[in-house]
Amino acid sequence: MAYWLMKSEPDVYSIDDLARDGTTCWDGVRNFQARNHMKTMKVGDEVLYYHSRQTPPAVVGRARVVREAYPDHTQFDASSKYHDPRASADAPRWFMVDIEFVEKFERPVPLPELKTVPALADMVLLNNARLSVQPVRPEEWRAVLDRAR
DNA sequence: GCCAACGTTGGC
DNA sequence: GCCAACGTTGGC
Repeated sequence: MAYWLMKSEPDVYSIDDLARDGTTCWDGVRNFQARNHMKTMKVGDEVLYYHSRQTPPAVVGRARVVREAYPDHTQFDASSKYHDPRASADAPRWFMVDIEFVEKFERPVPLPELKTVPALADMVLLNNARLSVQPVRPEEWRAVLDRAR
């Protein structure tokens, strides 16, 4: 089983939205690296849910992969801001997974705190600020969870 | 709201 | 295939 971190802007889709919905499809990813990470996800993989663009940004909960990569429908929708004219049903360019809500942390772990943890020094989040879907090492996952409780 | 960092596009 | 220009992300 693998571990991941997925970012969302809370005013677009927050952990509370996910808790309410139960499951959601992770549409709108338009970055090749992030897409490729989603293509390698397996059912049961663990996800850290991160809120970006809030003060401070923080890991706020957990989710789990419940459906593996399939074409992101918004790429075919001309009225969507995620529409991609280069994509076709035969040759989709963008994929998404479904995730389900697992837990909202009583104690979110803010970014400034993550930066102080030696075990997290190599975490992708702290070294490639732009990537919205990223792998997490098992020991990093453990270290984050330890601080959320 | 600013702006640095970085990914993508497209001209050559 | 290089790289400048451009657009977007996301911390502050």
